Amino acid sequence: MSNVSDLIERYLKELLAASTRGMIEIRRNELAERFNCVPSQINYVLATRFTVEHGFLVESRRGGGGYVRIMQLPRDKRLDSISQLLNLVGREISQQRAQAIIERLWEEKLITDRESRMMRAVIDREVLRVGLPARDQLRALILRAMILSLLGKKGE
Amino acid sequence: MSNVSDLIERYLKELLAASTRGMIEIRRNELAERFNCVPSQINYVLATRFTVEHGFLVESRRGGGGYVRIMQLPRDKRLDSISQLLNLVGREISQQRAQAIIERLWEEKLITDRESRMMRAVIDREVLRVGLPARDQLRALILRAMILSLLGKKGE
DNA sequence: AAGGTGAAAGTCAGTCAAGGTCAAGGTCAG
DNA sequence: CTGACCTTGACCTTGACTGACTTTCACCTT
Repeated sequence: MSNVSDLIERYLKELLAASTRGMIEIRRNELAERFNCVPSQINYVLATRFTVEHGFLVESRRGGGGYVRIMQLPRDKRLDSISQLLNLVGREISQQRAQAIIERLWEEKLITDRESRMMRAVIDREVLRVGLPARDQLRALILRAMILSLLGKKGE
Repeated sequence: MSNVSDLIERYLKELLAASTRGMIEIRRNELAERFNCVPSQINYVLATRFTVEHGFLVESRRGGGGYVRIMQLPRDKRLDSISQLLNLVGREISQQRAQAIIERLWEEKLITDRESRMMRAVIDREVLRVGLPARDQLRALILRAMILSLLGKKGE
């Protein structure tokens, strides 16, 4: 765990944890300077680790006095949260996005460690051995079914 | 007993024995270099001697800063039971037989209620929407992956 | 106002550094 | 001689990181 992206991620999450309203504002160039990296690496970190699937919202503004604002989405009550996640799944979903959703379920304590491991195992492309347009659709069906099962309901 | 694969195997097992947590991390290329072999030979060794049946779990990551992590699974009777079930799954499996296996996992207290519900949800033919020879094979892959995931570690 | 200027942030395709796969061929005990 | 096991390398996928180029905006200047 020693690449720059991970360090930046950790730093931002610490800032967020320390902030009262779950919202921080940074300047991209400053951050880049602090970590001795190019500014666009900040974008990379934001794009890969602070997505909606992960439970974050990122806004920004260019031009003089620009900024990047990162908000942590409120982890609200179970059902809302679950149906929200269900929406994110859609009719097809990539492995990456599925992983992010599972991670979020875990972070919100909606699933256990073991359950998260099981879910991640199932949505793996090595397991879902079918061609590509079909695989993402299949993954969506499966993820959806697993999430629904958390509600104690039968498939869609 | 002096082919390269055996040497690599012995070396890795020594490392594992020396490690405190029964877990080591290596870099594939480095290892290959140390033994003057092509990197893919490492994969061969891992695939043939560090399987779940042998009591190991291997994880890895690609890309810059990648690694291969080898974990030794604690050897208890749960594992025997699990790998036995794993055998029952085979290369393809019907929904009925899959359900029976899940039930057995539950009866043996190897999975929780929720986990069992999740597993049953996923192996449902309504979820696995593909034609019939393929569906049973897919179900086998999925069930297998889920059962295997039960062996994982807490840490991450 | 209109328009220029410079300071932000955004984009995206590309490079590099891993590890993964597979099929073809080699070796060796029986 | 043969089947099981070993070894190899060409090709693939993934993930981190980079930089040239683009877009946007506050603030001047005329």
